[in-house]
Amino acid sequence: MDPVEFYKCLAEETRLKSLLLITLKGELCVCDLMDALALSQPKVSRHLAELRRCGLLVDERRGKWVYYQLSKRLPSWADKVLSETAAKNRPYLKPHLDQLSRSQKSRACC
Amino acid sequence: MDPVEFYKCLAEETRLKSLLLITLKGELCVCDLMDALALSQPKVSRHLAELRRCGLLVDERRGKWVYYQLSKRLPSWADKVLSETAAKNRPYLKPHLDQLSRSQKSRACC
DNA sequence: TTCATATATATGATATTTCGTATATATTTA
DNA sequence: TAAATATATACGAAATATCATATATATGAA
Repeated sequence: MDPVEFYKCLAEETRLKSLLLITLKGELCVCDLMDALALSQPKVSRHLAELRRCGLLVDERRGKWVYYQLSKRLPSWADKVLSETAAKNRPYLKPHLDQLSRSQKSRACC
Repeated sequence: MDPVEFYKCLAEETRLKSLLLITLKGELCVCDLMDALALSQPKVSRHLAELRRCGLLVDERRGKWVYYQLSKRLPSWADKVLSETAAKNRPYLKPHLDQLSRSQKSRACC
């Protein structure tokens, strides 16, 4: 994993927040992230696709939904960067985690 | 320190390598980085100025030279990200560290 | 099948970043 | 003070990233 390529992936709000929420939650589907971040479907999908292409995320279709997780092949330093950033920036993520809980609860699916 | 702004600073090769070399060495002047990275003076200077504006680096003039260090006001998570990345990517930095030693030795100044 | 839902991608417009070059500023030395 | 060295900045051009919108694909249900 080239360090510059890795950090380019984190250098955009939608991608960074998606990565951090997935780091904390283990896995999330596209609609989870649309709700949590209040963004359009193509926007979320486009950025997740880029993270997949770069090798940070892997996707897995289950029924109609596609779930994203951190790739198991991430180097340990990259993993640490993500966990440390997520752990130490809770206020930055809190509104999205709150919204995520709300919308996961009120949805039948996912 | 906004996480996205922080990662934008790391998302470019000149800036990332400069930050990592400074993390390992404590401080470096502009001409150190020009030599270590084999880049033009305005290019190095421009990127260092951006890192200063964003609060990642502080500068200190000593005679004709300007030395850059990591800011003491960096949040601890950001510090950890830089040290972990520098420590675990030695092959990425090695040619530049080698060149740095060579040019620091052969230079009278700095 | 046909419809509805979830997700992915293509496209062109816009915004942002990066760069080389020229030039300005600051410091030391002669 | 003038010249030399180290660094900073201004500026327009070129490259890159991001976006909204439209459309395509995949799945399950009716």
